[in-house]
Amino acid sequence: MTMSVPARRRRAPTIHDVAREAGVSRGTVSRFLNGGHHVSAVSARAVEEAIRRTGYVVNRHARSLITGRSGSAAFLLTEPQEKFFEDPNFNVLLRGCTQALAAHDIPLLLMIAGTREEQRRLLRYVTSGHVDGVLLVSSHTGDPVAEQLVDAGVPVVLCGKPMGPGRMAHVAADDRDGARQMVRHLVELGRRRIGTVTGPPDTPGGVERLAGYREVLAAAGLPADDDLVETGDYSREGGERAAARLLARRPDLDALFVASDLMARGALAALTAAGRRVPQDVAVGGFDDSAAAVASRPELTTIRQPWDRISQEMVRLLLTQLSGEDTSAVILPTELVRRASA
Amino acid sequence: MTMSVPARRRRAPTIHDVAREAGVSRGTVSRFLNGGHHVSAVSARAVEEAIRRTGYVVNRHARSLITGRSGSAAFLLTEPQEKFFEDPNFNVLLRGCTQALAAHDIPLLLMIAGTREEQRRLLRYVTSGHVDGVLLVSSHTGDPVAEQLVDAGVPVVLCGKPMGPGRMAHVAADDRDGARQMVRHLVELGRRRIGTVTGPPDTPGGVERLAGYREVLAAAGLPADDDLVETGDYSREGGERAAARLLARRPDLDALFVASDLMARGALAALTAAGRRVPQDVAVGGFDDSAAAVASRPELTTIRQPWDRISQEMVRLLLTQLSGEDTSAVILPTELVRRASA
DNA sequence: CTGAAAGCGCTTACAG
DNA sequence: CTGAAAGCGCTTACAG
Repeated sequence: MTMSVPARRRRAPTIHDVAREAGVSRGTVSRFLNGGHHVSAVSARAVEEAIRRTGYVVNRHARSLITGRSGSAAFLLTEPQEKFFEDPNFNVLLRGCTQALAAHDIPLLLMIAGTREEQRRLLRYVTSGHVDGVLLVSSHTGDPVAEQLVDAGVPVVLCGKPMGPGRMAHVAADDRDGARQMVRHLVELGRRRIGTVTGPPDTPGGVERLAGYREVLAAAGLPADDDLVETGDYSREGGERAAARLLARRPDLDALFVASDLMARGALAALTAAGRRVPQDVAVGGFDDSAAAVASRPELTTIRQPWDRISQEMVRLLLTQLSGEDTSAVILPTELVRRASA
Repeated sequence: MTMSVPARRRRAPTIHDVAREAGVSRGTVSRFLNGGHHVSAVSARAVEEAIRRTGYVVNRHARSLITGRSGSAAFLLTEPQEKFFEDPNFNVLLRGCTQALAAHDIPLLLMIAGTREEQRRLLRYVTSGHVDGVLLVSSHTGDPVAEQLVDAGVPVVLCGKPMGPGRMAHVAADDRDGARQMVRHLVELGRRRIGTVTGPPDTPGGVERLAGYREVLAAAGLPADDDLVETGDYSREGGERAAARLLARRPDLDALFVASDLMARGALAALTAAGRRVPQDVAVGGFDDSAAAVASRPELTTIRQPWDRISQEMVRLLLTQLSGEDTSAVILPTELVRRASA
């Protein structure tokens, strides 16, 4: 079936071949390649032709050696791989970042470094110049990797608010206000005994969403007893267990604010198992507006995180840093999405 | 909190600095770096010291420019991202390959190219030398990307048997024999009306596992009517729908061989919804022995794919190709794992 | 075992 | 606008 011998790469054409073919100098070819400034229309056309005829592709190693740039960026996850696979938000974020960078012709490498050993390798890899910058995603912050990268002079943009000291470039949704919107909605529904399943206390989402919940209850003059609060781990199972504990302690609950859609699905299972109807007996609000929200039965009322804009802003901040400027932070608004569960 | 000004990268130390510091030539330093052959113990020690003192790290762009090697490999997925996230097998495979390559100090880049546009970019990226070889995963074969990479002279190893013509290096589990083992098991359980949910007909698993099923039924003298066969798409939902159709058509089914664990979980849901008990009324066998198998209720009897060995072999074949040798294929045995569902 | 030298393919001031 | 030239940091025969 194979018609021709596969074209084993012989000597690949270089800029020199193109120059000879086009009848110009290598300098001119290079200038054409790098934006075409100071190249006459005639030369440009000749070079263009020559590139096509020779099948020339730039040797990125040679280019990188001079420019000190690799021309690519990393999407780094400093969590165990499972996390990544389970959470639908990562999916959306990764796709968004890939597309935003593609518009600048910068490929995005996905790197996962959950273990210490992987993180050591990663650091070596990045600092040895394979990548110009890093988009870092990890829910648990105070992440040592972030610090180490920044210390090594690598441009880094975080997804989510950093919890440690020091200012790091980051993009995040307004967690606290999102929580406020949701709990306010539950209150307006007439609910009075509103529990919450939070994220881990060492994550910004865990802290901020709980704070927003408390603010609204206080403002509404509703009880915010500690036994209305349970901690989850952003996993579906964790949400189910947390909701079950809550329900055992407070069978009189009439609403539940769950700090992620995935956990909310778990909570739904716990409620169903306990014979509660949603939303009639217990109204349930999630957070994220991820794929999990619409896959759920009933569909989840939730808080939309603007993932598209988050990824766009992350890329923008990274590019800014690459061009040598200092960057700061961007906080994006969240929005209540009403569906069936509350 | 920050004690010192972050060490902004000034001029990084080069091999030249190390040579001067160690009192040897750059050639000697380079030889030390590349295996230490033809370097006296004394020189070696001096270089070692100098490297530590200067904090030297090799500039990989310069090295790559000469060797023509990037020193890294890609784990490429030519499917929509969702696929990747849903299927627990990918997770295991990715981790296995990463570790096997790490032992050779080769970082693995995860690249996802589901759309045509992404595949174009990818091809440019890989052929421009960013990566020395590709581990390619895609269930639907006859994948044009694989052919294109091979044509461009890029070392490629496939996971799974290629369906197209031409010989491509690949590693796969023995799908057909796995199916035989499972169906034989169902027959030995005394089941006589055994249905199957297959994978897509354009995937090797879809074809081979169905073939194994048919072989055993024929050998056992059992009916293998077409109405006992439904096609799934390897997703949980697909499995659920397929099983429901099967059940509607053949309410007398007493066993079901489902070509993936994920689909088997869907099938379980369909059976439960139809009021069937598993395994009493209908015995269910899966395929993969993925995380889904033990997460399921009841736990799935299934066919174990040796993912660890598969990833090890994929890496071995890739390294072989990188060293210039031709490679062929490796087929690994599968194994029946008995749990509760059959 | 080791140094001097050539060269990998490209970019970028520097003169014109 | 354009060419000649220097140089990025490394590896690798080639002589010794």
